[in-house]
Amino acid sequence: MTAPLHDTHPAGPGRSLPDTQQGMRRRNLARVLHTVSAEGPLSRAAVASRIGLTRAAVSSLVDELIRSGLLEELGPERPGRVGRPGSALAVSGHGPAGIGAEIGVDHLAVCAVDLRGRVRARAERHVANRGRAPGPVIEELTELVHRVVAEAQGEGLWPAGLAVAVPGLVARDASTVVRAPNLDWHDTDLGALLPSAYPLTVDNEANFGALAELWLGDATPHDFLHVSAEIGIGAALVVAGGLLRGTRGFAGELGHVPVQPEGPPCPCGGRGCLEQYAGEEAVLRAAGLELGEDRVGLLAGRAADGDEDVRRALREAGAALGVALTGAVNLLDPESVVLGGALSGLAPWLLPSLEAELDRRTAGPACPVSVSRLGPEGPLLGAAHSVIRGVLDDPAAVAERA
Amino acid sequence: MTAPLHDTHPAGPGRSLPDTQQGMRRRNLARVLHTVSAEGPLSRAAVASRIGLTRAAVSSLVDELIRSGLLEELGPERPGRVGRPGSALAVSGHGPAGIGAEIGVDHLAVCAVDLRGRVRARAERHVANRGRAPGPVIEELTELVHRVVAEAQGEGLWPAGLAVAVPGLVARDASTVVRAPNLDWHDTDLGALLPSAYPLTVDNEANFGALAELWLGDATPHDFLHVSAEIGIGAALVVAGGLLRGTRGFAGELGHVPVQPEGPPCPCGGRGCLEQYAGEEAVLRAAGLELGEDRVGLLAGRAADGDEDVRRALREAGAALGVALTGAVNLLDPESVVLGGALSGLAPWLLPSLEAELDRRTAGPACPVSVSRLGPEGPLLGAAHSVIRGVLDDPAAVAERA
DNA sequence: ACTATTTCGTCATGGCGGTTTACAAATTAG
DNA sequence: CTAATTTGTAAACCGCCATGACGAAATAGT
Repeated sequence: MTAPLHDTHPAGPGRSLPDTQQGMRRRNLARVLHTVSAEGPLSRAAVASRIGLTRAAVSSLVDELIRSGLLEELGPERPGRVGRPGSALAVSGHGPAGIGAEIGVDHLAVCAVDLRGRVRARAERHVANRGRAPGPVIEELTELVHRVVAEAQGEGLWPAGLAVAVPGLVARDASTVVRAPNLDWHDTDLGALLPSAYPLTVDNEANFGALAELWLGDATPHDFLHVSAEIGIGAALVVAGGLLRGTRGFAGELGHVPVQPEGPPCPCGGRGCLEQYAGEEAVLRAAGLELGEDRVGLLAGRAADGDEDVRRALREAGAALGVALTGAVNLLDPESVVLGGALSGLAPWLLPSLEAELDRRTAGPACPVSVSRLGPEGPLLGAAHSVIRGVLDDPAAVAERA
Repeated sequence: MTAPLHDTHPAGPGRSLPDTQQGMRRRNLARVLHTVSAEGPLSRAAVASRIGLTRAAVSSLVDELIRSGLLEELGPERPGRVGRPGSALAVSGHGPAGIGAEIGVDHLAVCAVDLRGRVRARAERHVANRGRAPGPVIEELTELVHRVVAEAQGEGLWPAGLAVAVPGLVARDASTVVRAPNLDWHDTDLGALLPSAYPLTVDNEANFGALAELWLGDATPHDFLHVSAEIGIGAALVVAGGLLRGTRGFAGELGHVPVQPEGPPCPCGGRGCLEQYAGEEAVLRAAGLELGEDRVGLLAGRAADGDEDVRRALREAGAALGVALTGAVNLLDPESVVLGGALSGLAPWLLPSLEAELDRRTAGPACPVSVSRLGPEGPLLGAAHSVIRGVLDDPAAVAERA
C-alpha cells in the first residue's frame, strides 16, 4: 500500500488514464483544495477567479470538500472593498494528519502534521541504530508512531498515511530499503515490518529533505539540487517541482561522482569519488578526529573554536564538493543548490571554498548556493508533508476513507 | 510563436489549467490519435478498449478527427476472428507535415515528415557555416525550407510547424540561440530572422537527437542520457519520457563536467573539463591531425585503417567520457546511455575504454551503453517529428488552423 | 444451407459536471 | 437613502461520456 510519490511527471498523453467526467471532478476538487491551502483563507469567488472556474462550480466543489471535512467555513470576511463580503474558507485543522517518521543513525523521530501544515504532535528518541537489526528498530519506531497518532487523534485528527525517511537507497516501490550503509541494512522491506492501517511510503532522507525545502522553504525555486549528508553524501534532484528518482530510484548519488579520477579507491569500486574527500569519515580523518557520536556537532564546535586542522579539512571538503557540484550544475542547470541536512550546520566553513570552486569553473554567473533554513528538521517535515500533499493532490481518494 | 516543448512535466495540480469539458474532449482526441498513431491500423472498438472509453465515445471522437483530416478510414479489416470486422483507422498521409531543419557546421538540411512518420520531402546542401553571419545562413535555409514545403504540398500535405536544430545552446523561449561556438553566433533570435506562417521551434541538436531516439529508436528506454558531439560535447537528458532542459535551457553541458580538477584550462573558465580530453579539437590534436572539413570522417577513416595514434587518442577520449558519464549516471540513474550524432561513427574505438571506465567505477551492474541507430540523422528527424508530436498531443489546436 | 453466436458501429437515452443567467443578500459610494 | 458592486445560490442549459438496444457482418455449429 503506497501513497503518491511526487515525482517528475511523464510527458504527453502516452498511455494515461481515460478522461472521464469523474476524473475531471477529482482534479477540480484538488485544484480548489490546493488553492485554498496555498493562499490562505479565501472566498469561493476568489478561488473561482484564481482557478478559472465559475463561482457556481466552485460552490459545488467547496460543498463537497466541506462535507469531507477537508475545508472549513470561517465566517464572513472583514470587508475592505465594495460589495458583499465573501465567506472565508480555510483548510480544516481537524481533518487528516500526515505522519512523518525518521530513522537516523542515532535517533528516531515521528511527527504529525495537519492540513494547515502545522506540527500537531511529536516524539523523539535518542537511539544508537548503527548496525542494529531492522526488526527492533522498527518495533521502537512503531511505538513512537502509536504515541504520536494517539496524540493527534486526541486533537481530532485522523492519520492519512505514514512516510518514513531513511538514510539509504530506497527502491521505486517506496517500501524496500535497498542499501543503508550507516545502518548496515540491505534489501529490507519495511512494508512487511510496518504493517499499518494507513498507506506507507518509504524514501531517502535526502529526497524528503528536498521536498520539505520545496514546500516549506521561503522563495524556493522550482528546480534545484538539494545536497545532504550523514555519512554518505546524497543529493536530491528537484526538476519542475517534482523529484527526479531515476530508473531504479538511485538518482542523486553525488557521493560517488568522480572528483579525482585516480584518487583513493572507494568501496563502490571507483576511485576518487567525492565521498573520499567530503564524506564524514574522510573529513574526520583529515581533521585528525575519531568517529563517535554526534560527529557533525563535534566538527562544527571545533571549527567554531578556531581549530585550524578542522577548518582546513572542511575547506578542502568544500572544494571537493564544489568540483562535483560543478559537474552536476553543468548537467542539470538548476536554479540553485541548497545545502541541507547535516551539511547546513557546517555551511559556514564549507561554503567559501565550495562557492569559490563553483565560481571559478563557471563561465557566466555561477549557480547560487544557499543553506536550508530547515536544517536537520527537513527530512522529518518533508515526510509528514508528503502525506499531506497526497491528500491535497487527490482529496477524493481520502474522502472515501475518511 | 512557439510549439510545444516535450518537456518533463511539472508535478501536481499546482497552477494548471481549469478542467472543463472542452479540455476533456481535447485530451481524449489526443488519446485516440496517439493510440492509432502508435499501434497501426486499429478499429474503433480496439481503440476504445485500449484507452478505456466506450465505443460510442470513440466513434464520436474519431468522426471529429476524420473531419479534421487527421485520421483516415481504410475500409473493413481482414477478419480472422469471429464477429463483424471493424473498419480500420489509420493516421492520415495527407494531413499536416512537420518540417524539420538542421543547421550544421558544414551543412544545411530540411525535411518534411507526415503523421505516419515517413519522410516525404527532403533537401540538403553542403555549406561551410563556420563563422558565417546568421543572416545569410538563415536566408539559405529559408530557401531550402520553401523547396521542401512546396514539395510536401505537392503531395497533399500542409506544414504544421517548423523546428530547427542548431549546434548550440538555446534559451527556453525556443527561439533564441544563446551561444553556438561552432558558428560563432551569440544571442541570435531566429524567431525574428525566420518569420514564418507556421509555429517555429528552435532547439539544441542534442535535444532533438535524443527525442528522435526516444520516438524512433527501437526498444528505447523511457529514461536515458543521449550524448552527442560536434565540436563541443552535448548531452540531452530524457527523464520520464520528456526532456530535462534546466532553468535556462542549458542542461546537458557534459562537455564542461570536470574530469581532472587541475587539468588544462578551458575557455569556459574551468580546468580539466571533459571537452579538453574528448572534444573534437583535443582529440585531433592528440592524434596529430589538423582541423579541417569532415573531421569525424577523417578520424573514423584513420582509425579503421589502423592508425595507432588516432586509435590511442580515441581510446583516451573514451576513457575521459567514461569518467564524466560515471558522474552523470550516479546523479541521474538512467536506464541507459546512448551515443548519438557524430559520436556514433566513432563508437567502435570509443566504446571499449568508455565502458571499461564506467564498469570499473560502478558497484552493481553498470549502466548499459548503446549506439544510436539513427546516427547523424537523429537531430533532423527529431526536429521534424517534434512538430508531428505536437499535433498528436493536441489535435484540436491543429484542426482549428487546418 | 441455415441458425446461433460474436463483434462492430451507431443511435437514443440518461447522468454528471460546468456554464449561463437570474436573483437575493450584504457591503460601500455618493 | 439610493445606486453600484460583489458574493453566493438556484434553475435552466449544454456538452460529454456511459448505458443499453439494435442492425450489420463475420464465424461456428448443426
